[in-house]
Amino acid sequence: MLDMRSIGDDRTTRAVIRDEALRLFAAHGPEAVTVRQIASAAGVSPGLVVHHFGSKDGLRREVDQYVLDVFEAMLGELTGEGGAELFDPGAGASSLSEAFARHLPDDSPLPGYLRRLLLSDTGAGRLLFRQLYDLSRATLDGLAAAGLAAPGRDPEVRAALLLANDLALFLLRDRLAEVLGTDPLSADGMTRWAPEMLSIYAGGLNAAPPRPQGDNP
Amino acid sequence: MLDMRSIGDDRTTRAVIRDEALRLFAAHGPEAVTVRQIASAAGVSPGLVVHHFGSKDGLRREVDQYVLDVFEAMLGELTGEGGAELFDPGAGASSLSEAFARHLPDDSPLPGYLRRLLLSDTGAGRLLFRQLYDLSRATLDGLAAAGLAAPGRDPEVRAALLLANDLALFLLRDRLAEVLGTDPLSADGMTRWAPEMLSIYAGGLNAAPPRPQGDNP
DNA sequence: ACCTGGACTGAACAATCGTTTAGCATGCTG
DNA sequence: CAGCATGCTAAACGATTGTTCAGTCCAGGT
Repeated sequence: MLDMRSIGDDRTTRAVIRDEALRLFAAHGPEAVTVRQIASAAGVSPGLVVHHFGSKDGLRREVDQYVLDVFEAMLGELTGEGGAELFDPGAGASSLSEAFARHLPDDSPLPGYLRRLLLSDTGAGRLLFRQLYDLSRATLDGLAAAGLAAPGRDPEVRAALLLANDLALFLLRDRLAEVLGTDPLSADGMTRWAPEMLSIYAGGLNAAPPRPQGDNP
Repeated sequence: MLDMRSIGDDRTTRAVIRDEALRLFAAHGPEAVTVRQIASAAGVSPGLVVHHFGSKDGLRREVDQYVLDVFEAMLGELTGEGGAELFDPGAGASSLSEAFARHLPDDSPLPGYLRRLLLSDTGAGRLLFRQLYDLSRATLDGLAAAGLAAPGRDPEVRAALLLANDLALFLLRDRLAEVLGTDPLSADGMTRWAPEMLSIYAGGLNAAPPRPQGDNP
């Protein structure tokens, strides 16, 4: 059989379809994307999409699961590094969003897809948020045990609040980039964003700004 | 002509169609809602929808504008009250989201529509976010002038951050309600949420929790 | 009383949707 | 070599989409 795929691409045709669907779903939403668009983007016939995934909804469910798997793998890698990175507000990674964005190429459709998933009112979205919430609670516990943060009067709410603040950066990324002129999840954006966030978390809105390197006290 | 509308409803048929479209768009997204569904919900024929609004997209644009107008009116009312409510973190309204939710009935489709609008990558969404950002900057200026908050090292970013945190409550409302067991925008939810938020803004993550009424110091 | 114009319907339009089917080519297995 | 499963396409299916059209109804102006 002649290989339909261009040389240097070792993905199966099935994987190509899934990846193109992922990209299109992330960009326009699953409901706005047609089977024919996916097939065309993958360079195959519409019938083959259904042949491989049963139906458009079957494809959507498989893409959901795929994204969840990739995300879980990244999460495991992150917490597996000793977890120190997530526990220390002074470390390089100051937020889940940043750590996540930093582990992905700039043009990855995954952030967009995750954004949709988180707000989509589906089982996959609920599961994802629940996992993130559990991680947020564990992180807050870790910070509290290390004396780096108080658990607050209502730790459940505090963990949810920290998670929501973190995800806001993720969900509103495009809008924030518009008004700030910088993508807050890029390397440049983070050097602006992180200090402000850490300053508030360290001492609230009235705290004196942390001195830049070499500043006077 | 016999009045098509049920007694006690003084809206024009055109307004009924717009309202039903608003409700359905907010619930399922404009792309997932058909003209026939809107017409059926409004108790009219599909042709009449097009007759009044030119096209489905014309209807969507008009609903966008309508929501923007309603929102702007509420915003004007809010800042018109002297603005004190928004400037004082200790006052009743501790966030834009809360003030907004409190001015609407519980079953209002407006929050859902605004959520979609903010993330929709349309002109209306961009305009809305820009207005909110301007308000956030003005509020931060006011707080700084009153000595209630420092403008931070990068006031633009700080205002964006405060806005994003505020909107996160709005965007993730359903997800937060799931994990917390309480709608964070309800009256009950706010009594849990606001103190945590204010505590962080007042003194950071390490601050001692503000004493509840009658507590020992 | 006549006319005009707008609200409104029911039926139909072409286009596009997700999906099905028949069939071709290929590679593996007995 | 025959047989069969698999990857895949081209064409067509019925359903549904947004939209159009012809025509009915009724209020208001002259």
